[in-house]
Amino acid sequence: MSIVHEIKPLIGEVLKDLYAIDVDPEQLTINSTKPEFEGDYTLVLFAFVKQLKQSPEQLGNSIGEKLVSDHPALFTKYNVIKGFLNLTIADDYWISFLQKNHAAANFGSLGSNKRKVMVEYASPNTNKPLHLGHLRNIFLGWSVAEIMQYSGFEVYKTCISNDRGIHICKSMVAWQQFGNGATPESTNTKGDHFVGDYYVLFGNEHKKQMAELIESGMSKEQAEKEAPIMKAAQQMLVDWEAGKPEVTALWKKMNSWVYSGFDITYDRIGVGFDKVYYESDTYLLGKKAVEEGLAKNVFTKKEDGSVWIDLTGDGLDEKVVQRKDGTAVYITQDIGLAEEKQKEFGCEQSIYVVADEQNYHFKVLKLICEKLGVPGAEGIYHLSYGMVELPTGRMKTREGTVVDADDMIDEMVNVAKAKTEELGKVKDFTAEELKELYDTIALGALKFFLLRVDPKKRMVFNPEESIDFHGFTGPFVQYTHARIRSILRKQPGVSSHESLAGSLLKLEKDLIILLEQYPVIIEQAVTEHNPSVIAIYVFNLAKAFNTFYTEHSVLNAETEDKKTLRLQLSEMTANTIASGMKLLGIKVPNRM
RNA sequence: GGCCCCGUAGUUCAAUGGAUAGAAUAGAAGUUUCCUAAACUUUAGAUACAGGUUCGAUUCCUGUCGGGGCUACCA
Repeated sequence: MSIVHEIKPLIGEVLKDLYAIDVDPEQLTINSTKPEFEGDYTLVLFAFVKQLKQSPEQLGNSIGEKLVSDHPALFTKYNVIKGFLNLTIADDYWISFLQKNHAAANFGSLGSNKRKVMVEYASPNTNKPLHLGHLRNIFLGWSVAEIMQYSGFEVYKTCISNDRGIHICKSMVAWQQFGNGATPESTNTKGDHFVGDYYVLFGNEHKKQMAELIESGMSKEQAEKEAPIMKAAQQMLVDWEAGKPEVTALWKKMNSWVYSGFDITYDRIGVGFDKVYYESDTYLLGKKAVEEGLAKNVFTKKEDGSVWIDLTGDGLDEKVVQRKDGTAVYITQDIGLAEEKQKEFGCEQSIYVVADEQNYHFKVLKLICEKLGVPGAEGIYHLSYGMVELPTGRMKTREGTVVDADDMIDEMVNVAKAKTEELGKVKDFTAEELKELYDTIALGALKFFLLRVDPKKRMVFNPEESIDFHGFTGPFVQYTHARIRSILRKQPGVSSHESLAGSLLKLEKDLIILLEQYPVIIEQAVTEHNPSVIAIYVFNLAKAFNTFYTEHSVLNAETEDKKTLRLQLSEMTANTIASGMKLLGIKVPNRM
């Protein structure tokens, strides 16, 4: 149990003994003591001042006094400044904490809680390669899944592949018309990029044809629809839905190219899924939901045959759930898929990692599922994240400002390579070891960069500045880890040591206090579905270690006891950094 | 038009209603006979604006200004 959780009930008891009031211990405010004051943790007293009609100073002194006398093994000192009671925790407490946990394999993890959750992320369209926005999505989804798993949840990672629809037909038509039978192999192009090129080609050709039609007097809206290449795409969609063999074959072929490309990228960034759903399999699932909804009078049918739900009573709009031609709209597919997932996995929570532009969509989806009585509807959770923008604004395919995922990774690897060679610290590495190291550093930088910001907030990606490996970055944390491992390699067998006593220096204690907070940080990350708190934490931990390391020698410590203590401190710091980084999906090297 | 989100150092990000608003980076000045200087130390620099609630507001409420998103029988 964390020290803060331990302290709270003790304060509750003291309040009861002294003032005969019952306070919910969880309502107490306990913060880390600011560095400029003496103490480790601080109780904020203002909350009781009014109720107890005492000055904060009186209150603080009475509570502090009693805490120290009742629990001398835990509290050694207190002081009261304004409305704050600063408590100093006994060094022995910290030392025994360190001894107990310095070599713990899974510090901060919890045993199974028998609760099942599903995390859906990535969910790309199969008509173009992945870009930076997908990376934020994927890293977030992966990390949230890892964090929940570490906290005892049974987690299923899923992905819905948006593999059908008009956008897919566009690249198919373009390939048919301009491809001349080219393949990824014949052009030596990664499959997803290959198909993406035809999607772009479609757009260019479409624009050209539109211009011609507008030239001949057609309105823009009409030209958009009437352009021959667009009509071809529409026709292809109809043919696809009718199951026309040559269209199906082309679709399968081009999608398989895309998947082989995606697989390379997924593999490279070290992610995967337990289950992939395909829209081509699920897009008809909504039909049943529509029938159900009509039967339950949740939906209503209009004269033209379209089906609607009226959400104005919930402050939202009227929404179409089925077109007049009987085809399902996007949201209806999602209802069907939600039912399908529930049937297959029965998770109590279903997390959708989807950008915040779909906030409204998910609000509606959840509401409709609840109204329909879809099992697990309450467990639908939209993990809404902000878009990644460039300094110039939003990334736009049309303007060619989209940052491609593969290019981005390549560039990071190049920087990692150049920097590593420049520093020349791993000259004895084999080519294979070097390659792995460059990937580890490059992906560490990229993942950390995208995960260190609160998911809810949109973030700006500056290509020049973001490649930095200094400061609040993945490589900084990785480097700290490598340095610690270097120390530990020189002094193996830290673990078995008799009990230590003595007092802690400030920088030693600062580190232990931080280490002790790791489980609380994970807990916060779980409840908030927010990996950034872990990124911030491991950064602070690494920084604290570097400060300590500069000031005090581990291997040449003043005494043997100090050496042991610092080795344990080093070991636990390295372990905790490695653990936290793993929860972010980031590897840490032993040397760099 | 309606609904939702966001305005914090030059820049990118922090801050369960709590102490003198923290980091990183860019700027200035330093640190290496000693465990990896991808490090460390010092320094300067910010809550868009105006009200309100509160013992206390970056945080909650109202308004103004600025930015973004949603509001399709698209996905």
